[in-house]
Amino acid sequence: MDGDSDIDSDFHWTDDDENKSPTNLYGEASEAGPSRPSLYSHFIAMGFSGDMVEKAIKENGEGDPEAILQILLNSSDAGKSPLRPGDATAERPVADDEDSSDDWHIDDKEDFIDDLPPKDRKLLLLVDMGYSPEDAAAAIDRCGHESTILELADSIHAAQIAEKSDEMEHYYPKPRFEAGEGSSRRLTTEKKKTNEPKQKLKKSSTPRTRKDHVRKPSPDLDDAKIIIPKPMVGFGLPNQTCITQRTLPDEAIGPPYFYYENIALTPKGVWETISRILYNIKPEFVDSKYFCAAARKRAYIHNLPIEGRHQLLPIPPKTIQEALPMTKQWWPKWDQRTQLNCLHTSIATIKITENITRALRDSGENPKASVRDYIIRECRKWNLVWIGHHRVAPLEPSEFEMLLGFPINHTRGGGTSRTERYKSLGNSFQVDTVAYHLSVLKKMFPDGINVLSLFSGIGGAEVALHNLRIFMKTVVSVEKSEINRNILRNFWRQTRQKGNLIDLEDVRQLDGDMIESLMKQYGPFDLVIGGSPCNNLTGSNRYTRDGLEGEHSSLFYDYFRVLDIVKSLMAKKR
DNA sequence: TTAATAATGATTTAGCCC
DNA sequence: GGGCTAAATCATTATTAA
Repeated sequence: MDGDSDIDSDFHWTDDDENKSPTNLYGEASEAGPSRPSLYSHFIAMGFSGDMVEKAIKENGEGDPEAILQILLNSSDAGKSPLRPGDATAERPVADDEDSSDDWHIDDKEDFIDDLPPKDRKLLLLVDMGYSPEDAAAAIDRCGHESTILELADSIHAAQIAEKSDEMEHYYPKPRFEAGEGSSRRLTTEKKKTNEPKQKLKKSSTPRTRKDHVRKPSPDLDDAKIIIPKPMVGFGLPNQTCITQRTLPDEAIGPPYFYYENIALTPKGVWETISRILYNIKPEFVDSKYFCAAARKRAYIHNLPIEGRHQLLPIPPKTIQEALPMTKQWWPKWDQRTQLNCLHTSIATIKITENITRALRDSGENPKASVRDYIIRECRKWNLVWIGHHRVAPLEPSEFEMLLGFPINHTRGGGTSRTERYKSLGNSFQVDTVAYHLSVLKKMFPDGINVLSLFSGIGGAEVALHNLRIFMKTVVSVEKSEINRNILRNFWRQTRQKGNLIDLEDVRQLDGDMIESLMKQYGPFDLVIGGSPCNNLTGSNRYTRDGLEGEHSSLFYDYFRVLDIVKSLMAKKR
């Protein structure tokens, strides 16, 4: 579409995913950190030793995961390894402290991990990311306990590479996951993706339902459980601040400032893991219903100051009737909603709204309680609004834009379909909410900021900064969807931005060398901002709610990886 | 080929009663 | 604390229409 930018051409990456060669998997993308699920890390995550997995893959090739699993299970010491917390078959071992290779240990320590000295915490974090305790300890000894996680991980790689010249060793193990996130499911997913015919889900043989995998709550996690505050107002709302000061862990303090977002209502334990990895900062839980007329329950982990925040003007309406005044005349008294629920990526079908119209027509002017309950449930579920006599309808894309704080028609044009607009908008920030948090940057950076924007989507962060009148000197934006990249670039043009917009496609290609090169060219990053994919976390997902290790949501680890690289490079500069 | 449509539950928490 | 109900939830897939 645009193909206009000289800058872009310097950063053109080949796609994609499914057809990546082993060289790409284990070579290019490996140097700087976790890249993507591999067979190797998959079986490591299941608890098998690296040597066993390597041997099994060598024997069998990579084509048949099931055969590899069989070899692993049949091998002599298979019985003890693949037990992980949360596996349906796993029994919790009792007092088995001396077996340091056992996954249970991390969970045992979670309740006092905060109190550990940095060295021990780093050790645990590395083990939590999938490295063996021996490798992690050796790396800390080599590099010193002041080193960043990235440097330690690199050191482990170097040692591994030195030890074995095999290319397979160049991988960066996918981080391991917390209790309850069983790995047997991942095989099911992969198999479905690669081999299964499409109609598989319809068949009764192996339909993929949540019953395939039952999560077992971990008592250890409960100890360290993050409680979502009620009301969900974060550190405070405009004009009613609750907290103005907080103490951040030393290693969390910038530069750069960073801001990470994801849904608040995840499967159990997810925010505990995210928080632990993002330098033990406690999430700020905020429902955007306090900023606009639609709910949006999100958590934000950031190291920004929280004093002196201000909100964007004009202040958006907070009720449906104010935001969508045309609906008022049709709104029945018995529908007592004043705010909308969360805006999703898809909307109600015509059939749903027509069923409501029919039910109302059949029951006269005063529908009985059962009919009203049915209609209210559907309206809440699908965010329907009243657009006529006995008529409800889903919101229009432009109404999504308005409620989320974007300029009207932000996602319109450029060949973007209505369906795509809903998807992109449903996945986005609520601009006013994010802007409120970012507003503290305005006084700190009067000359503007350099932004590294990961998972940019339609540019919620950029719109927020623009509306705050914070000049964006350079934005390096990483976004997989071409549609979204075009939307952001159109915004950049429409608003006549003077700064540079560099858009990249794949966060996994953003390695240390590239980040260093970008920083050399444009200067250090002042803000690393992004919300990684939530689709494996959200309750709306009936098929692949796989948790933080899901195909898309595991990109959180790439957010951390990139952030840690930036932190490390900037620390060196100082 | 692309876009719109229809069909597809589980997880988690809160509140209530006992 | 256990059992029940209600409510909310940045989705995915197959099919059909354009």
